[in-house]
Amino acid sequence: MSWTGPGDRGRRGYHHGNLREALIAAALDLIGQKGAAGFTFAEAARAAGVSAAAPYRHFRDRDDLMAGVARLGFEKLEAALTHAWDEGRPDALAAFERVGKAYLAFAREETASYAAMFEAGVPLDSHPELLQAGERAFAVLRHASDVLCARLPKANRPPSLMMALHVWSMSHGIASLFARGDPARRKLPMTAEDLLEAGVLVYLRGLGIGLDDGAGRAG
Amino acid sequence: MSWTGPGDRGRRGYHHGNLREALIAAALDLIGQKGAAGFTFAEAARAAGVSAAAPYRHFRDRDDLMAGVARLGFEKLEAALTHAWDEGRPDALAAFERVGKAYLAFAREETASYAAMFEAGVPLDSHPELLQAGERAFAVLRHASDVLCARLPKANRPPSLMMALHVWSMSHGIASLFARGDPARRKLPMTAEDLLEAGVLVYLRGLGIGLDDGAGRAG
DNA sequence: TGTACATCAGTGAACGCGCGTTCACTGATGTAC
DNA sequence: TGTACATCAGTGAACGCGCGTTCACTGATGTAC
Repeated sequence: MSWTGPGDRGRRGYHHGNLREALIAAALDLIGQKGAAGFTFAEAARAAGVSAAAPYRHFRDRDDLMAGVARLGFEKLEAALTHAWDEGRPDALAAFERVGKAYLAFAREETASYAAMFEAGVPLDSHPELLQAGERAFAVLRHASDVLCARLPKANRPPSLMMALHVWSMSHGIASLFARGDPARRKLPMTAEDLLEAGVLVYLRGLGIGLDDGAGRAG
Repeated sequence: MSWTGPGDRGRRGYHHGNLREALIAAALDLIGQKGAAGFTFAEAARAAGVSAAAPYRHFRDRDDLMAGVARLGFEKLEAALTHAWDEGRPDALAAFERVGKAYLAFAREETASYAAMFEAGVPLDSHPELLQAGERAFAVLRHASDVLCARLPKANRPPSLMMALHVWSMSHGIASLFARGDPARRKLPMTAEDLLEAGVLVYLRGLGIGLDDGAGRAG
């Protein structure tokens, strides 16, 4: 990895080359070590091997850098969920469960990104591009819900937006409370993944989407 | 309210009287204004009308004060949930839904407490009394789940701990994503309360607990 | 009831530190001709 | 191909500021006798 250092073509001396990316990577690293509260603009600059004034060429202030970190996080999350969904293969239900697990895996492995995205308190109204990145990630889940719902008879088909919101909420709740890497989390008598899988299955059964009704396995 | 000022018997000059509580209240106030990251030990002291050295008589450091704030928050949450449950009156299902709404109301109204409890990153292993306070609050939900489960026939009775964890996770997820007062939250096409109520009803139906099976309304 | 004393909970001055931010500057890069 | 120049992305010194923390201290309180 050369993110925090010079680019592939080597440090070019005076000009860093890709300082913006390096600062984001440095911030991510610091957040991972000390939490979202415990990183400073100056420290990120130092970690990127650059003077304290340099970041101002790329970010308005600390919040702006945090927003950059969060945005990248949403993009990574979107990619992870898309990959997990895998166009609904081999069947919609299995793929749906995989999406949930990918969410937990992201929270566990990309702790720093996750903190920047959900706990750093970046105001969404002053960073609209961040909101949009979040919505693109949500859209993956939304689409998966659509596919699952579409297989139910029209009469008792639930609104797929609601379903997506419920599943996102449960996933996010479990991730926040139990699946984080840091010591502020609670212990569970089971894995977070099992808890989520069971919860989603119960929820889907409540909607009328079960293992045996042909809706899931028909794909 | 005289929390941030002198006690009921008036400021006694040299001795504050209840500085510990005043510092917690001041911290709560500052967190409410600037978020969990944006308050300092010194500022809390100033807000409590006391020198910067005084807090050290009551708290080891900033984290210790934050833990005090969070602990008080869990105690308030426990009280709110207990009040909402109201011993399962008039029936368990209605009371259960009320508990969920009380959780959201708490997140919305006690934004500062909520942030200290869940987003400040206080390490639970160095503050066991905080963990315990959290567990006492959870126990209310746990008990409510017990009561609901007990009304199902033994054969298909779900584990009430699992049920409580699922409902807590969904409540917390919705609260974190949508029901907070600050501008970092997303907009919803419905109220957070409606979203949670619908989600819990679907979930309970998935467990076999419905409006019409006599389990809820039998109380 | 009065006095002496231990303890407690504050003061306020002092310190070093690192942060955020500005500023004139300068080295590197790209391009027009 | 060479030169002049505009632009870009850095430097590094400087500044004021507020924070965390320590220290000897002192005013208030409670209590033993």
